[in-house]
Amino acid sequence: MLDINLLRNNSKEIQINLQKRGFDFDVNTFEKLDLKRKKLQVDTESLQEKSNILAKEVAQEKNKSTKDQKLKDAKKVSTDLKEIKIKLDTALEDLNTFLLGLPNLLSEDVPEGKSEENNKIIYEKGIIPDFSFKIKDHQEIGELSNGINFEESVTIAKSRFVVLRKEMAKLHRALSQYMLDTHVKNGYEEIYVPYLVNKKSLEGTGQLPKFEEDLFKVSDEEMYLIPTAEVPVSNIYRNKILNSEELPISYVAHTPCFRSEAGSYGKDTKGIIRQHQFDKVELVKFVHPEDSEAELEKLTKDAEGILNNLNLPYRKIILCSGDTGFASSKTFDLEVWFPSQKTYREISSCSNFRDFQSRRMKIRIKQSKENILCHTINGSGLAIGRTLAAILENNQTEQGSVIIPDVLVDYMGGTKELNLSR
RNA sequence: GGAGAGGUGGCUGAGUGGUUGAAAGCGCUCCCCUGCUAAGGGAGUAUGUGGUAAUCCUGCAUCGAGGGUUCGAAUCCCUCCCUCUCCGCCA
Repeated sequence: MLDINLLRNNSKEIQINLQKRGFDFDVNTFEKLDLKRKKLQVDTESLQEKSNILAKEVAQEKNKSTKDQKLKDAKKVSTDLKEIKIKLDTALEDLNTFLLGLPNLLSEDVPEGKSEENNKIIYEKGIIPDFSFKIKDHQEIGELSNGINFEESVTIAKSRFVVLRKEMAKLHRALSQYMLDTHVKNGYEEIYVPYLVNKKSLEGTGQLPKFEEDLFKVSDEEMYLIPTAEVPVSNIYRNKILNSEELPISYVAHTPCFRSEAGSYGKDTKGIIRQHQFDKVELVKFVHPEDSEAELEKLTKDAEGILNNLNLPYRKIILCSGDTGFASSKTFDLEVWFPSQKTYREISSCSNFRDFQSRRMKIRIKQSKENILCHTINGSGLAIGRTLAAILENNQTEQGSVIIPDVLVDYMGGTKELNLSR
């Protein structure tokens, strides 16, 4: 959510900023809604004041006939108040709905562009493997030893789910353990959170009310499966006031993520790149506004560290205005090389939300004069399934084996190479 | 799931219809005093949102959440959520 005072006083600049996303901020509608709200609010409150005064006078009045008169007046005011309150509630709700639909303002340094084609590469790292044999994609490699199985998952659930077996299940586990351990060493606190969340939490981080179709809802309960750990972890401090000495607060959580992937029919149908359920290790920070830019760089570096240590070739990009997510002011994506696709694919998305989420969640920092909103930052460190797939593809050998990255060998019980021929 | 008891400010805790946004204590901040320390005295100390561009000033709201009764609700009624105790069930 954006600062309403900014909307009132700098509507033109906001319109220009949001235009870069391709979002049309309708100043006229906003001003109408706000004006309506203002009139009703002022009227309601002055009527309420009148009612409060009368109520006190009724209590103190000794004279019977004046008391009766005041009681009569008070009753009238009370009835009027009820009516106008209903109108005010509607006006407030309309305004709020409008505000919740506005995306975050973009940082100055976000490059302009319409779609992902205009994202800017910051740098590429690692060596793209040069295979002298016909390579397999990760699904084919996984199926060599029935380590990745899609038939069973369809039986159990439906498409876009997967069953991992034996060494693949173990590698999957090893990755999450390794990532968690590494981030904890880098100063993040490990945290375990609910995988089902309420509406308010999703509204807090920005998934609701706009993107309900991307979520899995648990019927009967007003609960949703989390699309990312960002939701439960960020909402830990909803409605809380933090002390500035305890900042920055850094958390790392490993959770499954559930996404309906509405509108992505036909995309990435092969392999485990796009699933309804996938695991992710997520980094979340609560920081002082002054530090958020630097903290985003740090968090991105921490995510990159995993790719470096796994020796996976990747690149860092900054998303252009049209591709930056609804709640984000600036996003770096880390993309890992997929030899079978001869392209880089997103494996981490690191964003600075500035005060957009904390305004929705009401997360403040205690200050001597006036409390201020904190800034939130998060990013994947990393998506487990895609990391697994990238290792399989980049580390495959002609013999049909996969070399385990050094840092994972201990986590794999000493195994240095997966021999997958049956 | 059944029976009972509760949810009040940073914390403890009073308050069962009318200057109670809320006593008291603790904590915290500032000041005074005491040559250090300990103790003592005084003042202050919630959040949100309006009227304002803003200090000041001031209105309104908030005693788990949402409704209702009433001129007036922390206090009465209803629904929901949560916590605790006992029983049942379960990993």
